[in-house]
Amino acid sequence: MSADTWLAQLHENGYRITAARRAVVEMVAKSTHALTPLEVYDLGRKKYRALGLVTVYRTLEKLEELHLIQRVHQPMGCQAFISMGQGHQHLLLCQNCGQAEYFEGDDLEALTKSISKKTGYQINEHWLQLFGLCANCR
Amino acid sequence: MSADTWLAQLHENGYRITAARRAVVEMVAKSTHALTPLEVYDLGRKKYRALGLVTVYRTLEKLEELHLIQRVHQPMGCQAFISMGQGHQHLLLCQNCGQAEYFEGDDLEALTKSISKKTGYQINEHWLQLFGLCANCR
DNA sequence: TCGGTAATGAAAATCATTATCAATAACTAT
DNA sequence: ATAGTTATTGATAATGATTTTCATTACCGA
Repeated sequence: MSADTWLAQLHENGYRITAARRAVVEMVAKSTHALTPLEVYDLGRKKYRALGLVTVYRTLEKLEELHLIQRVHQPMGCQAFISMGQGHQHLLLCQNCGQAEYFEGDDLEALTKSISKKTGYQINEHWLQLFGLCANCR
Repeated sequence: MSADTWLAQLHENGYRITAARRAVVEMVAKSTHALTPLEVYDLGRKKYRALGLVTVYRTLEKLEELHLIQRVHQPMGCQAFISMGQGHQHLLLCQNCGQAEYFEGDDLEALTKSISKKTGYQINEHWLQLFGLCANCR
């Protein structure tokens, strides 16, 4: 997913393309790490000096709305965002460098069926996230 | 896990047993929902009028330290805590009423092996959480 | 090019959490 | 049981992150 695709998505949904949004989108789209609003702000200002932190918050909000990014939950905090994966994918995070990667292929069908029977719950969704050390850090 | 067990754990670890801690521990230990600090505060004040919010934060911190409670991550926020499950267990949450339940029996061995081979990551930990509707709410 | 209006950034407001501190009360040693 | 040490308390203030407000700017369709 390139920054241009995201900008096109914003435009299609009636949002205007501005220098501020370009800066935010570009930085988040190309990052392999989850970024906090403040990190996006710092990075974004390298592209567009006048960028305001408030605009970062507002732009991230819109990107999340359009499912272009997602919030990443980690032991140390849940304020960071990362580019959304394609289809049904889950995150694999490096505990050392923060590098993030998507994976797919989890089959929890059997598990959810069994849990559903045991508990009486109708299971609608699951969150799965792996933590470890990336090839470089291990 | 009863409130008394938790108080005993606190005592064993050199912490004093106070009326404030009794109130917090009792409320969190018996709750079937994840509770935010503010919710614990409101509930706790029914037991112990003079309870302060700051003490709630401090007590929750200690309970987390001793692995008696854990932070619960949800789409709407990650400030809530719930009694810890026994051994390797995961949470199942009702999207309607917030009821929480533990389950076990997830076997991700095959998945993590395959992901590890594919990505080069050394996988150390996983987070799994199910969302749905409990028997009452479905 | 122009004009309506969405978007902006600065500043202020809000909300959750943490630090400070003097007063209190739990526990240990007597 | 008592006294003394010191962890704990609650009120208040400080902090930090996020949201709201608002006058100004600039995007983009006509």
